[in-house]
Amino acid sequence: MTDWPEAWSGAWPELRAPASVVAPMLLGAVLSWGGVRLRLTEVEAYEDVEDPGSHAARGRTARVATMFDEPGRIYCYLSHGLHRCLNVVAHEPGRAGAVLLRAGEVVDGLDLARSRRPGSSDRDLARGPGRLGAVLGADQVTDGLMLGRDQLGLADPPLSEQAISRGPRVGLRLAADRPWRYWLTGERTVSPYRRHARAVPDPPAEPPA
DNA sequence: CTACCGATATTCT
DNA sequence: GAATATCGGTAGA
Repeated sequence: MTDWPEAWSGAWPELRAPASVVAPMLLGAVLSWGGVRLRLTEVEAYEDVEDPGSHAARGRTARVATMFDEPGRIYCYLSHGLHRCLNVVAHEPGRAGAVLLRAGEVVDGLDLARSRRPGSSDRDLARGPGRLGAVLGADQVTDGLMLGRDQLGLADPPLSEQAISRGPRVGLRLAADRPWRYWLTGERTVSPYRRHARAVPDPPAEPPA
C-alpha cells in the first residue's frame, strides 16, 4: 500500500471532498454491510488539523491511520471500550477526514439485525452509532476495508435542501458547535441529541475580513 | 428531561 | 500511570 494520493484508484470520486461537504450527500444512501441493508438517516463530519473534535486533529496514529487513507474506506474504531462505530473516509487529496454513520433505518436483513440486538425495537436497531455498528456486525477487521460500489448507493436523485437538517455534533468536548451533524428532517430513526457534559464553545469560525 | 455508570483501547504525561 | 472517549442502558425527577 502507498501513501500517495496520486496513486489512489479514485473508486469514489464523490468522496474526494471535505467530510463536511460529503456528509449530507450520504443521507438517504443505502449501505449494504454484514448481511443488512440500511438507509442512512443521520451522519456527522470529522475533518483533520483544523477540526479539534476529530480523531485526526493531532495527526496520524495507529488508530486513526484509516482516516488518512483512501476515500471510500471504512474507518471503524472502538468507542468507550465497547462500541464499534463506522465511518466512511472522505477528504480532499493529501488530507484526512471521515463521516460518522450515526443512525439508519434497516430496510433488509431485519431478522439478522434483530438477532444482533436482542430486545431492541425495530426503530432503535440502528438509532445511534454504536447500535448501527452492532447491527451491521462491525468488528476489529472491519477497519480499513474498501466499500464496493455495490455496497453504497447514494441517493438518486439527490435529496432537497429542505429534507436535510443540521446542527451541533454529539458527545464532543471540543468543537461540538461546528454544525456538522446532518439528519433527515422528521425521521424517527434519528438519535436524540446529547451534548457533552463539559462541551466548550467553538471559537468564531471566520473573522470578517 | 437529566444524571450516572459500565467498560476498556488509546493517547497523553 | 492517568485521563480520555464520535456511547448506550438505566434510574430517577
